[in-house]
Amino acid sequence: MLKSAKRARSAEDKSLKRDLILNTASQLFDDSPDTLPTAAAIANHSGIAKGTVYLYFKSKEEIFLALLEQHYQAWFSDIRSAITADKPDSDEIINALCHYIESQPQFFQLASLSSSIIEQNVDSKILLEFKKRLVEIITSASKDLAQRLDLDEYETCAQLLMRSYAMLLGLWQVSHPPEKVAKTLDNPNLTLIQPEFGLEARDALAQLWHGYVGQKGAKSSGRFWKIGNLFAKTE
Amino acid sequence: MLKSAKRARSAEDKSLKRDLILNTASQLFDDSPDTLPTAAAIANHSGIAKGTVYLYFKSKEEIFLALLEQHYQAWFSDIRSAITADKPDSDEIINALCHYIESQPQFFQLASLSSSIIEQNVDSKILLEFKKRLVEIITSASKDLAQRLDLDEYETCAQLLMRSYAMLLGLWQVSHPPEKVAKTLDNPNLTLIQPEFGLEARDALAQLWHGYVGQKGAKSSGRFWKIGNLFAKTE
Amino acid sequence: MLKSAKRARSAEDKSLKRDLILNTASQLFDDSPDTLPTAAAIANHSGIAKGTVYLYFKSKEEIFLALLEQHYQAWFSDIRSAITADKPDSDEIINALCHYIESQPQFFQLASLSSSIIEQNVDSKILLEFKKRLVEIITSASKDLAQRLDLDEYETCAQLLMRSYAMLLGLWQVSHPPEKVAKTLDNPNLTLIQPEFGLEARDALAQLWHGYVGQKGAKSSGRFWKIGNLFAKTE
Amino acid sequence: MLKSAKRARSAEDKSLKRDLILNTASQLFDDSPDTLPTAAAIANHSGIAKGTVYLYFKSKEEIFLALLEQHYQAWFSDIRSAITADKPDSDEIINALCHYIESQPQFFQLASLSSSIIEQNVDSKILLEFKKRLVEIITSASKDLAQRLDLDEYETCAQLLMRSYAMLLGLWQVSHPPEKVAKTLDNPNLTLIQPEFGLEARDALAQLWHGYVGQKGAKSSGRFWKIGNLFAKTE
DNA sequence: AATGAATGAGGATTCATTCAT
DNA sequence: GATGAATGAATCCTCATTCAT
Repeated sequence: MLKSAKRARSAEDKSLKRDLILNTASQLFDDSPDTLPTAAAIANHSGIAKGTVYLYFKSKEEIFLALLEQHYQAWFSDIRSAITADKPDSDEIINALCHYIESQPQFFQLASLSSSIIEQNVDSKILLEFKKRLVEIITSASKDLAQRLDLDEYETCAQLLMRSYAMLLGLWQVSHPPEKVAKTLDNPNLTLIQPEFGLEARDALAQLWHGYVGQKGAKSSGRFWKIGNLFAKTE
Repeated sequence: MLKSAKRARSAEDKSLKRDLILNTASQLFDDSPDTLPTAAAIANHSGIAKGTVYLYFKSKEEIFLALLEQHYQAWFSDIRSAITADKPDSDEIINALCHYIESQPQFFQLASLSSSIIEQNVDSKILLEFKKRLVEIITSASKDLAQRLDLDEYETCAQLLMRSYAMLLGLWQVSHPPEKVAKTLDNPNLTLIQPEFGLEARDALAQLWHGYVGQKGAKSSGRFWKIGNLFAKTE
Repeated sequence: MLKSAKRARSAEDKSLKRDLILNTASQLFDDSPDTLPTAAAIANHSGIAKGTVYLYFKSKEEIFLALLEQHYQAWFSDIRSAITADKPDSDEIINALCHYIESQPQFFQLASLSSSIIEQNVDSKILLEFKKRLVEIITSASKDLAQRLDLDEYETCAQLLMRSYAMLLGLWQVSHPPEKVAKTLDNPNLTLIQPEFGLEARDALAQLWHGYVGQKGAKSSGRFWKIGNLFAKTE
Repeated sequence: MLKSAKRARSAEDKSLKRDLILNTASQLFDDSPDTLPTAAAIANHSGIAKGTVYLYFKSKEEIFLALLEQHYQAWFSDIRSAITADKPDSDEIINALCHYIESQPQFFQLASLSSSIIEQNVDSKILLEFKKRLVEIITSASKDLAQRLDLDEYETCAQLLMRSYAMLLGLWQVSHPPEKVAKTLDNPNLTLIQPEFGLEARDALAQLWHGYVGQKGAKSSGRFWKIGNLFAKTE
């Protein structure tokens, strides 16, 4: 419960306070990842008044949309790093795709609530802007990938990334039941429908990307495509 | 708002009332697919009392879990039909995978609420049983598929199906924003992150399955694998 | 804080519980007549749960609309008694008009909040029904009056009653400042704009009714119209 | 949304800014006449800061009390003009009483909120001063009227004016339901309790004034009292 | 004088579920 | 079996006002 005594007059101060709210919301959500924390809790744990929260965000859900966007940005940053690394291969990119999600479980926890809860309560205008920014990020990463693969058009790369995201999101939801029932379901018979996310994700992505290259042809260097190997490992 | 005054004495009567509740819940959910209808609404529109609903289901969410299970069963029934058809090929199976989802949008609408809302409020024991039955269904379908592909082990087929499900679930969520914002987001710039589900799903699955065969080798007859063609069409 | 243990199954029981809520609301409003009591307070002091209040009334304001209607009914009941009394004269009717308001200050306290607060938050349909019933009550009283005055048409009587109501409502608001400032304003210089309601009301009504008879002619017996005398008294 | 950056150094500047606030408040209230606009809205639309509003008015309601006072002043100015006109008669005065109210619906919209909302939140001292000034205005007008009627004492004239005000205020509230329900109530059966204000007001005032002259005798010239005629017209 | 960030009290209503009848 | 009256937890956001800058 931090106490930020002075008022945020400057743009920088404001940005700091905004971050304070975001950080508090992030922590509280981590504490109980199945529901969004209440506005009151966020205010209290931030050491500010409830009303103040609404000076920085128009609704509670907007806070978590902002949090989600931070994750998207960080995620794609990692992805682009992997793509534009010195001599990347598909394994490394797939690894980048999975690693951030694993190390920041909050990301997909939020993403899973996104369509059912968060987007419901966010102003359409805000949401539209959010999605436009998302498109840009994805487009940029896709272009990087296209360049790496020596492709003229980036559209199929964008598709590949979106499908990878969809696959990961689906796998996450399949493999992460609500915490309160997680124990009960920790049943060996259920590994099929409740796989260990990290392994399954890598393997599934490898398969998907393998399909991509199979269809797109061998235009790109064989050195890039290591996805077959990865698949082999888990077999 | 039906009025069924008589009591459900026999087992059949009970089953009928249970179905009545399920059907009512189904209709109401179709009417506003972004939230589960209230218990009161379900009771009213069924022509029964609120308390009666709880004689047949322990919680509201259990109703929708049952509904969801019906969908899973119907879906896998279709899938198995496609697999065990006279001379199936991958396109037909992929088509089966997609067709039911498209014709019964309620299915994935529910599935999307499953982890975030439904499973949260269902008794662990019930949920466990539900999931076990699910495993069986998937296993059976997987075995069918393995047999069709002339494989000794069905596990990778089960994985393939699960991954297909995950992919479809992710794509559904990506391509179906909450109704109230759907119009605002009907923006050509957003097609990347809001693709037309039917096309994208078929294409993505083809890719995934292509990857599968690529990795698993050509043990199965070449006639089965038409997925390359399908991909080619949309290219 | 009454405790009504059993459930209201019968219509009579329900009516009793409804009355309980109304009575509690009435008392609480008397305690602080400048604002409507909260729904929580009404529930607590009734010894019932908040939700129960909403089983009997769709909104808080509806409670007070019901209370207001009771007053209208009682008021017009008194008025009609005065009109149809053995040998009524105008003074007695005017007295009836004023007496109830004086003895039940809550009536006009509510009436004064009616247009600004209560009607704002009541469902249009409910409000319409309420007003229709009001029209009927007024019409009936008007017909009584017309009969007493030996008039063929009751419309001008209805008008007279409505104008009497309007006058009384206006005078009430003028003479009853919010409690918290009543003391400060208890100033001899302000008697003009803050007259003693009872006296002023009788006098003003006498004047209005005097104008009525002056315009409508002497069709009715001179014995009825004593309003001149009344006026003379306060002069 | 004007932008007046400079400070209000001189008394004139201050007065100008006060007027700016009043005008903005007036416009905003016209836009949604059932509730007082928020302090934030007034500030924004005035192009000044919220805090600045409170340099000129101690509370939001004080703004509207000031607005109301302006209306009272303008109204009585019109009334006195009518009274002191060359050869006024009662019809003309009654017309003056009604005309301003009709052309400035904001006046009585505010007056109707006065006792229930505005006076509640105004400092007692301010309110007292306000009311004293009101008394003076009314007194002056009353004296004008007494003079015109050749009466020695103005008190009964003051009473007549106050009663006229009360009647008009009551009629206004009766005939002006909250906007959001106005349509629903636009029902021919309700004309009795929802008369057209302008017609009803003139007629009712004529009746009241008729009663006045009936009681006060014919001291004043017959030429003044045309109210009988007016009534006849609408009969 | 002016600003505008911060405050925090304040309140109606919904709805899943239970249990007395 | 059926009912439906009763429960009461749960929570967001607005907005008048203040006061540090």
